[in-house]
Amino acid sequence: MALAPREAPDCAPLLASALGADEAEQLSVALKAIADPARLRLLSLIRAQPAGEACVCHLVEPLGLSQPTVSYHLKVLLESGLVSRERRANWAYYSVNDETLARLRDILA
Amino acid sequence: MALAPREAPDCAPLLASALGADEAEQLSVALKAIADPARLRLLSLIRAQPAGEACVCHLVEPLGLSQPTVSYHLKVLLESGLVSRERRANWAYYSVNDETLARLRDILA
DNA sequence: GAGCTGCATCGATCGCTGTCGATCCACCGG
DNA sequence: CCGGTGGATCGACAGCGATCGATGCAGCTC
Repeated sequence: MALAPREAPDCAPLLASALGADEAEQLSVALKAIADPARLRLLSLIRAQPAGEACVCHLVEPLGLSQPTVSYHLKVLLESGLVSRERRANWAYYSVNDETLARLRDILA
Repeated sequence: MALAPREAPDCAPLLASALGADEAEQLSVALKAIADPARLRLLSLIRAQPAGEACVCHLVEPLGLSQPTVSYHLKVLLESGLVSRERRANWAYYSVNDETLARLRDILA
């Protein structure tokens, strides 16, 4: 679901060699996760918080989307490893996973 | 389209540096162009050619898709600036635009 | 010109995705 | 317990996007 756990990971860019159908499929899953305006704004909003984290109630209004829709997008980001969730009391705090974001960026090199 | 001077929301002044809606929209358009397995493989195939370019007839069979579908994906890549097209005789030669790819990568930083 | 070839476009279909209201669940404070 | 709140899930719906066969179109070859 997340990025391909390729063993023997070389620093050579993937696009330099011929891409297999299954590899391209996995790559596209990760890229589709951020290729959405709502999710891009979510990542930006969460990272703009002073503590680097935000609960859903802080994200609904700035995005201008309903709470179920925001939860849906956060679920997509969570399953692709782009954010992490930590439950505290009644709230769910989301934070950006910079490591996954960096891996996505390196793939395009 | 680099930094958006977004007016501060009334509810949460902490999100002043967040991504604007229109800005996120433009970003997602570029990202959606590569967030597709067929187009990722197209970029990989074209760049794997010794001359760095390929005509459509060389791409249809390796991709396993119909010729109209390949033309459709090439059009998407062309309109997003990821590839360039050069017509020679009966053929259309496509080459990868590395500049655009690098810009996309930098955006994720 | 006639015919062929490579590529783009058209029209239609079909599955996926984003969105919402309604609902459900977990937890907390009285 | 009991009502309230934050958040996830469900069911439904609209719109888009990928795909194909058929067709159109330009340019080459004879």
